[in-house]
Amino acid sequence: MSKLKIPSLSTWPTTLEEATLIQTKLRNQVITEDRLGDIHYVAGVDVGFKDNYTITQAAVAVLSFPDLQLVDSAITTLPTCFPYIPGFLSFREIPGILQALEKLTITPDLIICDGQGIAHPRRFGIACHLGVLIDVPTIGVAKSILVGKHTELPPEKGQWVELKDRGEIIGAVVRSRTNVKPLYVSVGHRISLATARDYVFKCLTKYRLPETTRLADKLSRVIVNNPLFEQ
DNA sequence: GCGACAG
DNA sequence: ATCTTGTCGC
Repeated sequence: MSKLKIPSLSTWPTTLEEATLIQTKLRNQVITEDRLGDIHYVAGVDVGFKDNYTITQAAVAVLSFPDLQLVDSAITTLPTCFPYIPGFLSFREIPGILQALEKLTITPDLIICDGQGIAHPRRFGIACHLGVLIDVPTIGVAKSILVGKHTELPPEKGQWVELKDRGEIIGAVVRSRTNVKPLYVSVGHRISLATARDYVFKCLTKYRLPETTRLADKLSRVIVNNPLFEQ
């Protein structure tokens, strides 16, 4: 087993009121400065759904860094416990992600999440929530915007511009491939925006998405039985 | 009140 | 997120 300390979710919100309280309380624990050590393993996490969204399948892919080779992975299945509501994605996806992380053998030094970090209406997207819960550096990499605006982004791979909201720089709009829709990178926990951007670029190969999320996404779609004795 | 709205 | 085949372009 890995050295990750996975908290028990005996209590999980049911209403938006409870969820909002949790977000506004935990947002103060987010660290937006670099508090990471050497990065040897980077993980990607993602979730998919089955049976008309009633079943959540979460997956984690751990890659060696910087060579980006798959060295560990985990898939888990569980009942979906929260609806998708913009601004509250973490309450739908984190239970499964934690369950998948528990099954890892290798401890990731950095986790890249599918969704926003600080680039959130209350500055507490899924990457922040996961990072604070397990106290691991996290980065949010989303495929579309939740909040914020930005100037035009040049079409060449490597270009980026700031994502701003209410006078704050909340993330970076990144061109991960020439002539392809950009990625929205934001701080999750224990990392600065510049460093987060840096790691996202280092995790890119020839596709729009970082290898971490590509592999996690692939695993979240794998068809598996759900033998209870394995979870 | 009218849109916008991660996955 | 998910439903879905071939097809256009680098």
